[in-house]
Parts: sequence; C-alpha cells; structure tokens
Amino acid sequence: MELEPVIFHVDMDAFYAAIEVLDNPSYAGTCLLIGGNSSRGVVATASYEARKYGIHSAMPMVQALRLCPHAVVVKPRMARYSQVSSQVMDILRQFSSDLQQISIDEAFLDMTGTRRLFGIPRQAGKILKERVKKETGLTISVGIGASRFIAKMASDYDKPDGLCRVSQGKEIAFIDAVGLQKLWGVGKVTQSLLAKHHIQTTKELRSYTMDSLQSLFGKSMGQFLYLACRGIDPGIFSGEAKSHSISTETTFEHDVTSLSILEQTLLSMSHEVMFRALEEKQIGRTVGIKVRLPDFTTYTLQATPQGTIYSAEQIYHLAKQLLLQKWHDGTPIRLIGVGLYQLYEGSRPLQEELFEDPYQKKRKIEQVVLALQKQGKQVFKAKNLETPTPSEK
DNA sequence: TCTGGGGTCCTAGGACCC
DNA sequence: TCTGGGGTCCTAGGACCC
Repeated sequence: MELEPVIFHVDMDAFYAAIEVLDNPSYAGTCLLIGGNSSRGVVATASYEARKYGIHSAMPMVQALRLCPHAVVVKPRMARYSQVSSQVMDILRQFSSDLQQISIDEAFLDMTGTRRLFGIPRQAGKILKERVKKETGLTISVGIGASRFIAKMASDYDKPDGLCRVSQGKEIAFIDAVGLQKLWGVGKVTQSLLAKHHIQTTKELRSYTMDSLQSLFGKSMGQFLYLACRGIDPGIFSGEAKSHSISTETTFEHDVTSLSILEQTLLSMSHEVMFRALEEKQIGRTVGIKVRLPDFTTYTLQATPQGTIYSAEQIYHLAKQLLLQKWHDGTPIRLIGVGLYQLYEGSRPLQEELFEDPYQKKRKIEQVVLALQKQGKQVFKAKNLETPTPSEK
C-alpha cells in the first residue's frame, strides 16, 4: 500500500529576535529590531511586539524607528544564530533522517511512515514543537502537508507558535484561503502583472489554461502559476542545487568616489570570498562584481578566464579590471560586491594545466593562512568554554 | 518609505561550433 | 553571397526568497 507522503515544514518564529531575548531576557516583550543601525540599514527581524507597529523585515531601519521610536535595535550576531540553528536541526534530525535545511531558520522534514513512532502527523508536530521549546526555549511553527509546497505555506498560515495541517484533498481550499497575495513564489512584479490581466484571486487564476498562462508569463512562470493555484507542488526545493556561488557585498554608509577606497574594499572582499571557497572546498571559474549607484541603478559584470581561479589575489585583479570597465573617476558608488561563480567541488583544476599557474602557489599560501586562522579560532573557543558569557550562566 | 546581504533560478542575446 | 537549425557556453539583468 502506498504511504501518504507527510512533509513537515519547520519555521522558527522571529528567529534572530527570539535568540536575543533568550540571551538577554530583559528584551522580552519589547519592540526589538535586529539589523544594521546605520542610516542605510534595514530590519532583518522584528519581534512580534514591533510588528504590531507595522514593522516588517527589509524595512529601512530609519522608517521602522519612526513607526516605533522606543524600539531597541540590536546588531545581528550571525555566529550565535548559526549555533542555535544547528542545535535545532539536531533535534529535528531525531524525528526523521530525511531533513532538508533551506535557510538558517527553516527546514523540511520528511515524516512519511513515522506514524508508529510519533503518532498521527498532528501529534508528531506537537511533540516536535514541545521538544524544541523544552531544549532551546524557542517556539517554532510547523506546517504539514503532502508536499513541500503545501507544508511551506501551512507553516506560515498559523504563525507564531503554529501547527497547521492540510490534509490530502484539501489543497485547493487551502490555497484559496492563503490567497494570491501570499502565494509562495509570487512577488510584487508578478502580482502587478497578474493584476493587469484582471487576475485577483487564485480561483480566477485557475480559469486559465496552462498554454495561456505560459504565453502570458513565460514558460516557467506560467507552469508554476498553473500548478501552484491548484495546490500542486511546482517542484520547489526538489532538485539538487546545481550551481553554487559565494559572494559578499557592502553598502557604504556614504557614497564612495575614491578609487583607493574601492580597491581596498575589493581586496578585502576578494580575500573573504576566497577563504570561504577554500573552507567549503570549492573552486570557482567565474569572478563577478556588483555595483550600485546612488540612484539605485545596479549592474553586474563577470569574467570567466581560461583555467581556474586559485587565489584571492587573482579574484582581486579580475574584480578590479571589471570595475574599471564601467567606473570612471569620481562616479559615486553606493554598493560594491564581489562573487565567485560556477563553483565545483575539489582542490584540483578541471583540467591539469601545462604549467603551474603562479596563482596556484598563492592558493597554497592562502590555504595555510586559513588553517592557521582556524586553529586560532579553536583556541579562542576553548578559552570561551572556561569563561562562559553572561548569557550562559 | 528611500530601499541589507546572501543566495537560487530564469530569460534572452550573442559567440561559436557542427 | 545569402543563409538553417541545434547545442553549448558566456554574459547581463531581473524576480524572488529568507
């Protein structure tokens, strides 16, 4: 007999803010904003108290503080959040070995065939929530469905501290309840495109054939919409990630016009990107830069040299060449970024080159530096254990 | 309102090859 | 000299997500 698929989507509630409250209980019940507190910062996470004022993620911090002047702003501590994230993932793994983490605070759990262990899905969801709460102090929202797509929207449907199950056969009714505005994968642009065609609801969307949707919205988006409004998983998070990239970017506090500052920034970013690649044992074939002007026009440039990209210095040289293709002295820049693309796993080049690349030597040096840095970190961690931070009392 | 940082995926055009 | 069709790779831009 075919087992009914049971997919859980676990979503941690106001994750960054919740952790700050855990570590500093005096924040409990306050309007807490996690994010950069500069003039150009945005809100990464707002506590539920702050959300009552209309504050949401991605809102400019300046605007958020206008809405709620007494809010407390805390800079993100990503290392701490990652630590708690893996703690939660370890708990989830005890419920199913088939875990797919999709971001720092979200994961899918395939719970098919676990009924004898944890009971019916809703029961299993309850146990899971209790376990996470008891062991970490955090509340999570759990969505349960027969597919990832449904489970994902179900966890959002009843937030925070939610538990929502959509049983098989009830998908269309659920999609209609969620509504077109909150359909996963349909953002602002698609929304207004739909509105132009007088499509306001998921029900109206269902009156279109696959062909007509594809001619209106393109092959891929058309198919996505056709399936999504019927509650059929369009295949979200199913394929293995093919390509991979590592990038970093920064928005300057004030627009930058000086070449030497841009060079400095590119250089340190090139090192950061290269170190992360080394750490993940990835080799890149393409270097790209991103530039944003004060009026927010943004362009990207990339280059794929012959052979392989071995070192931070090589990234820097390529990035600088790319920058100088577009940038002329004195043009103010708001944001600059560097990335490594077309990554593949390994420490060897795709094709053995005839001569040893001078950059290959540099890579080896950088590998040694990375190893030393890691050692340093471990020493640091060991020391930390002896002198616990106040929150660990 | 004046818009972060880190990603993935899709589209479309051009180069190049057979 | 006018010119097809398919495939792959590269580049640039953009939508979307957390």
